[in-house]
Amino acid sequence: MTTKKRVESITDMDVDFSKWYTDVVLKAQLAAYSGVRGCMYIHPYGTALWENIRTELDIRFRATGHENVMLPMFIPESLLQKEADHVEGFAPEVAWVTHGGNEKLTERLCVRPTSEALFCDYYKGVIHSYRDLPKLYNQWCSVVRWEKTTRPFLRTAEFYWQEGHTMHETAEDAMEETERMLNVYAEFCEKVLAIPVIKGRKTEKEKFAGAVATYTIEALMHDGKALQAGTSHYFGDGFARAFDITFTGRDGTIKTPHQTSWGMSTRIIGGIIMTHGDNSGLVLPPIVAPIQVVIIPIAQNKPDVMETTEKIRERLAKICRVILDNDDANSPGWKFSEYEMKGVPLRVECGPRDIEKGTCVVVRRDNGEKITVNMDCLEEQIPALLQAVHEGLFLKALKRREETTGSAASMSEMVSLAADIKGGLLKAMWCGDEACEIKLKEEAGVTSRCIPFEQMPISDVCVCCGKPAEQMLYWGKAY
RNA sequence: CGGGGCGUAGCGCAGUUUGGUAGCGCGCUUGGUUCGGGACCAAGAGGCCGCAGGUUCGAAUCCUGUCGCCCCGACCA
Repeated sequence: MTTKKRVESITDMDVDFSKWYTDVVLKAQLAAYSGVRGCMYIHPYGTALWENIRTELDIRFRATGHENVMLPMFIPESLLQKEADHVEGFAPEVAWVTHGGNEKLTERLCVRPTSEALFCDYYKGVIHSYRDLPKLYNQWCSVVRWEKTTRPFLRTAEFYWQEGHTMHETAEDAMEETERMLNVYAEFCEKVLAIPVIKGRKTEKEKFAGAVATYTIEALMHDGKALQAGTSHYFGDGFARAFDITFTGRDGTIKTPHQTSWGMSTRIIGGIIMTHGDNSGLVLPPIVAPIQVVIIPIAQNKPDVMETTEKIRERLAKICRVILDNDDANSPGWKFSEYEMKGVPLRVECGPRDIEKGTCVVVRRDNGEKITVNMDCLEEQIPALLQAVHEGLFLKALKRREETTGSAASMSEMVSLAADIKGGLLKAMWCGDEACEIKLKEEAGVTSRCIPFEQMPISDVCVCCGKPAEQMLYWGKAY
């Protein structure tokens, strides 16, 4: 008598969403905890996912005229302090380097939490004339923020990202850039990651430290919380003045350039997990999935099965990222679960029965559908099915967001709707007064997510104070 | 920063109340049989019980200190 082997399972997301999330990160082999609090070891699979995201974004950055640069990871304290709001916003979560070897530094160095100060210092030296503008630079790097509470990908002490920093001749140009990059992010999320997003502006309270205006794309997660998936900031000339950056204009007078910055981080991986994942694990959008198709041979002791699956692999390798798992240490059933956990969009099964009929079985990760495909049609069918998975994921996520978005006309309605943890986003009118924003946080536990570009007024008075209101905001609980 | 939980084999845990020299499951290695939803048999390797002190003939177990991790809050662009 033997005890049945216990399946290594993932906590059900309805039982404990946080545990589910952590299980997926660890068991899908994305990342592991390191010995340093809040810092991760990112496995090859997680790294490959980030690299694919990075490649897709980089293509879009270059297509809009941007160039990559690399700036130092250390910021002298005096440099960080040049812009008051900025330093005030970041000081509490900065890591400091105080020694070089055994010697104490004369000025301590901040490990970059973001690189506005460095870019400004850099731009000061390279911008002299209107002919030098615009400067459209981007940097891929990691930054450090000493967060008190950390979670893999969502909030880590060290995280990887890109930060675009641009300088423009006029405020209009800079505003245009801010919007352009927000649109790049939104298009990327929807077309590449299959994550529907809401574009809008942050309130004064929620905006970036030092910015004139912060724009955001907000996505809804499986547990009803919102995630800021990307941001784009308009700085005006505040930083440029603080750092004394000037150029000679077309009319020969000294002018100050206008600036933007925009970023997307490994946090988006958390967004992918919480948008598409299910109780069997990760579900990856096909365009960035490190493995798009896994081929699993059935009955590996049969030479014709091994030959056929290898031939399928060779054919598919020309059109997608494919692997053949012919490791005979694991059963087919084990492999099914394994690759479901890792979120591989398509699985191709091929065994003796298929070979007899000249077919194979393709299984979709997004909905579990099994499709019998003629062996000769793989080159047409696989790309079409990858596309179908992408669309399926996007529509499912969009439907869920629409079904869980509510609107509140009164404070009591706001409180009761917000109390439902699965409630998703809430639409409500706002007068523009920060006091109302604070009150909504205190009484309903929600923060303003964004002032959407697409306005749909639901009344003409503020949900909180009852005074006239023109703006409709999305409210919710946020990551 | 407040509340809670946990550090024993790679992972998950038992053993701690009542001190006696470490065990289970999974995984791993080797050989064989299997293979259409986490297969099975056999043999094997693997641990200064988080760290530092103390009590004791003897400490995973008792005492003191310390470090770290996880969860929930608060905080956070």
